[in-house]
Amino acid sequence: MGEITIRQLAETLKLSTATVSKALQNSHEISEATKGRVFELAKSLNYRPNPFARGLRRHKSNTIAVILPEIADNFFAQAINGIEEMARQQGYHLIIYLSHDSSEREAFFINDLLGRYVDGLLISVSFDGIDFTHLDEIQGKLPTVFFDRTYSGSLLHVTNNDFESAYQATKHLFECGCRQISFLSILQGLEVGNQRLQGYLSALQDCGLMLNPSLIINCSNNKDDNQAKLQHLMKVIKPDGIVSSVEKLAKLCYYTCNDLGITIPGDVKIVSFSNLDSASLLNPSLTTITQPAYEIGKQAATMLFKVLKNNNYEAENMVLRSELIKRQSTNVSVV
Amino acid sequence: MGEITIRQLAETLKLSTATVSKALQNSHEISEATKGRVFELAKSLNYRPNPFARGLRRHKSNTIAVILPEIADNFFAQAINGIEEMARQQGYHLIIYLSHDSSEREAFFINDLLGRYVDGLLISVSFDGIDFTHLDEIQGKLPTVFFDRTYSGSLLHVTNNDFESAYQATKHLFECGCRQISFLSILQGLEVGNQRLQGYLSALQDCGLMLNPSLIINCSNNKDDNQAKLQHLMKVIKPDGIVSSVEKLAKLCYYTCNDLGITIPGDVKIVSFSNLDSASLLNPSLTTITQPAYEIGKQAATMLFKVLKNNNYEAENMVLRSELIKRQSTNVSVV
DNA sequence: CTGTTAGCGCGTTCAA
DNA sequence: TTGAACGCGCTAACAG
Repeated sequence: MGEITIRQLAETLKLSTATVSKALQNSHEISEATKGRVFELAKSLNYRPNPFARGLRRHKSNTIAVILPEIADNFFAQAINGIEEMARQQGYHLIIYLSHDSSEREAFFINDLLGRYVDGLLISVSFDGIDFTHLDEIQGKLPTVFFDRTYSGSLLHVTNNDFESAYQATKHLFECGCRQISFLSILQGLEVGNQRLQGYLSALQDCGLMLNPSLIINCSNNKDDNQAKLQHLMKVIKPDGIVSSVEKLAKLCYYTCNDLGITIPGDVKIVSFSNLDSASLLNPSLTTITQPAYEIGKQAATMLFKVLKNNNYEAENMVLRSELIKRQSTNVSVV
Repeated sequence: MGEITIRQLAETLKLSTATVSKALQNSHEISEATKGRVFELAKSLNYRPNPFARGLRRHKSNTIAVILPEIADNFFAQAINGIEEMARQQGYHLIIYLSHDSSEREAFFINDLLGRYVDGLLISVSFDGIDFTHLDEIQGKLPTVFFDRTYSGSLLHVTNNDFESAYQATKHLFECGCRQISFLSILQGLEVGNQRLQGYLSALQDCGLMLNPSLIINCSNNKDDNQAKLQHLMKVIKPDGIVSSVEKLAKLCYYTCNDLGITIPGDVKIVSFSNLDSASLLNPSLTTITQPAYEIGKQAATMLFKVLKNNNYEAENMVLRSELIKRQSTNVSVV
């Protein structure tokens, strides 16, 4: 029936509910003999403790929440995979919220979470955030690990070597002969966006290239807006190389180049942060900085479970390495 | 603090907990004046009802579960988007489980769910299932809507016109001049797999083509295995057209053709069921049967909420239409 | 319209 | 080693 309670077990076994409860928790106060009887009956009746009653007593749900900007993005989808894997291993459930890059929604979800429904939170911050008070607030009240998209106030986080990756990508373009290298920026208010931009700037300097501000395109989440900016970039500024800080902007570049009859990598070479698994099937195949998304999710979850277990809140930062995979969009022929 | 209880509200307002509880639920038994006072205080203290206590009383969690084979697949990612949208609108939470196409895991999750933790379930059945008893079981005990991957015993489901789509795709290849059309089959035990196969077979017949059994490739979830089968297909059987019943097999075709120096669409034309949003950027761009994934998720969730609201279990089937988008992989030049 | 009481199922006293 | 009693916070039944 799935409706068996501790009381019922107790009655059929001629024991008190307290004894059964302790036995089920494998308490040392209970004799092996009774434990055996209890376990056996519980198993045979497929007893499942009522999670509400348990939560009410223990203030614990064995559930963690994940707040993501979006899910139809390979990075996040893979990250969830990693998170889910760990959660399952630890016997935790996973509640998912999609902020769609709205910090308003994010704040709404977080308020919800503060209703002590979940034991912990994994979050990749929404992009349009300027006001981080809800994030500041929750960190004090709920164990929270930030991954990929952290913010300046985050204590526990798992990130990438974004500075270095952007640096490498830019340098790679330079080595491929590019001298007018554009940077498609987004996530400007967040650490990850800033790191990538800084990496780009630093590489320009080391390559002895002058910074041309009009080569830095500040994109938003408005597709039409981005498209217009890219059109202008390609038609007027005409860079010979592009570093895209996000997958969807790279796709937009492809479309824009197609429209304008600009060839890749002939006229312009492109590198992008991306976890697209069909990157090598694109026309031309796309040179990517690929993040270890699954691993990031896994490590973030691991960090959270460690905190949940030890109840200690020491700030911790784990940095995983992304990989530059050279393909035809930067004129590197691949096997 | 997020720790305010109804009792505390009652004490400061000199009311009983029952009155406060009713007031918060906007019961008509309570005067507008008191309601006002209660709401005001509740809001100012940011009162949040304890979900455990509430669940314990009401046997309801305002949470639904989603069981999916995988998430790093555009179809499922988009479907979740649709589901999440509805859930949020209805004030429901979303718990996610990934079966990784293992019916064993699926059964484990379902057993978990039977612990009456969630109010309803949306599921897309795992592929390797032969034993559906856990699915039969849960339908009787928990409102369940199946989407895309249903099984023969499912009562409530949202699916596509798979037969027709596969038929159209096959006919499209025929009209492009293909006479040796191969079908990459998977999900054989499920309705969706069967429908697609039948559509293919029916089209062959209507086109006056003889059925050559060696053109039907039964794939599995083992990538190496599939690769070997495709290699054999392309080298020995040499079809001039392929209908792929799943996105990842189409990708594998692309890789295999690249390896073997077989050109698409010159030597072989390809159509695939796929929600890949970069299908048009592939080399060559891929002709797809694209499912309304977001809408499927949304409708499935809607159906579930309707059942939750009305408590009625009449079998219902909703069929949404997929779209055949012709591109270069079947030699159709696109703008 | 408001209050009293009881109990959802569990885990934790404290006493036996 | 076991059991009786209580309370987590909320809501439903019944009084007043």
